[in-house]
Amino acid sequence: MTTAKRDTYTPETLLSVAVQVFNERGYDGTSMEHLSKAAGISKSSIYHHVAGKEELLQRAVSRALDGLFAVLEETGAVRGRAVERVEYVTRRTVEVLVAELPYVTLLLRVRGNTRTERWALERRREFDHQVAELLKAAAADGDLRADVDIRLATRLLFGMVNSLVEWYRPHPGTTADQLADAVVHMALDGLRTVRG
Amino acid sequence: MTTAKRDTYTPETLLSVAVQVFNERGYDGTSMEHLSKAAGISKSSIYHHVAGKEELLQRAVSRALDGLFAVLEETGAVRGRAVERVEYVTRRTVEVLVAELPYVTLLLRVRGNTRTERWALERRREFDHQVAELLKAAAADGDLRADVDIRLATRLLFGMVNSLVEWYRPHPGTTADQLADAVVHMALDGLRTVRG
DNA sequence: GTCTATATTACGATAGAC
DNA sequence: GTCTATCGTAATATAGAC
Repeated sequence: MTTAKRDTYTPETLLSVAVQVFNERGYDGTSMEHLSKAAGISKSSIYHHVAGKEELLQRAVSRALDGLFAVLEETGAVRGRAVERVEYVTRRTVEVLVAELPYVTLLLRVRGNTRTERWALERRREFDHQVAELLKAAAADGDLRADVDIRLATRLLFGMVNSLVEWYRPHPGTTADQLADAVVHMALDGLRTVRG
Repeated sequence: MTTAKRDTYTPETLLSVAVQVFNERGYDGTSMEHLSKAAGISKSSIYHHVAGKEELLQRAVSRALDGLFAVLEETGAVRGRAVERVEYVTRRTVEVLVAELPYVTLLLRVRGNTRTERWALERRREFDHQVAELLKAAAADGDLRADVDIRLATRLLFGMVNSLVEWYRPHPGTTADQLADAVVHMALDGLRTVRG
C-alpha cells in the first residue's frame, strides 16, 4: 500500500534530514534556511509538514527517549542478580544508541533553552536515576567493589556509553555488539568484586 | 601592583562571565544581549573589551587547549613504562579538566561552524591522536590486554574522562584527585594484562 | 569605560499564488 | 505540496555623546 514514488516529504522523512543538520551545526546553529537547503525544498514548504523548528526537535528527542526507556522496561524483566541487569541495561543502551544514533546524539546535546529542551533534560535525569538504582542494588548484593562510589561509577559508566555518539559512525568495521562487548568488559572488569 | 578596586572589566574577567553563559545556553544560543545582562554592562561596552563574540570563544578554547597540551608535554617527560604514561596523562587530564572546567567544557562542545571552531576541533584531534599513541606503546609493551582494540579503548577512556564536564561541579564532596583515582582505577583495571 | 541610539543583516514564521 | 514575497523580530556590530 506504500506509494512507489517517494519524492515528497512526510514529517518523518523530513525529520531524518533535519536531525542530521542539527547534529552537524548544532540545534541553535541551524536556521530554517539551512534545513531548506539540505532538504531541497523552500523554507515555507517545511512549515507545510511541521509547525516549526522546535517540533522537529521534539520529535527527535522523543524518539531517542522512547528507545532508552524501552531498555529500562526490558531490564526490569531480566531475572537474576542485579549486576546482570546492570550489564543488560548497559549493553542494550549501546545498541539503542547505535540504532538511533542521530536522535540520541541530538538528545545528549540538548541544553535547556526551550520548554522542549527542559522536558528532555528532565526525562534524561529520570533515566540516569533509574540506572543508578540498578547499580546500587548490585552493590548491595556485593557484586560491585565496595570501595567505589556508586553514583560516581554510574556517571563514569554512562559517560563512557554516551561518548560513543561523538565518534561512532555506522559500519567502520565495528558493530553494536562489539561496541557493547568492549564497553561492558572495560567497565565491569573494573567494577566487579571477583576478578577473572 | 594590582589595583584594589576591581569594578571594571578586562578581557579576562569578561571572559569568565561569558564562558559561564556559553556553557549554560550553548555558544550559538547565547546573544550579545545575554552576555550584556550577565556582565551587567551594555552590549556596546562589551565591544570595548573584545572584538566580538567569536574572540571570546577563541580565548576560551585556547586556554583549554593550552592546558591539555601542557599535559602531553609533562607526560613525555615521565620515565618508565608506557602504561605509566597512560595513567599519568589520564590523571593529569582529569586535573586540568577540573581546574579549567568551564573552558574545557566549552571546548568539548564546539561543533565546527566557524574558523575558530574548526581550528579547535583540529587541535583536539591532535591531542586524541597523541594519547592513542601512548596506549599503542603500552599495548606493544604487553601491559594492556591483547584482545582490546587500542583506538576503541582510547576513545572509551577519554570519552569517560570528558564526560566529567557534564556533571562535575567544584566541591560537591569530590576532589580532582578522587575523580582521577576513580577514572584510572575503573579504566586500567579493565585494561591491564596482569590483575591485582 | 560606559552609555543610548541605530545601521544592517539574519531569523522564524506567514500570506497567498499556482 | 511547493513556491515567491514579505512581515515582524532579534541578532551582531557601530557611531558618537558623556
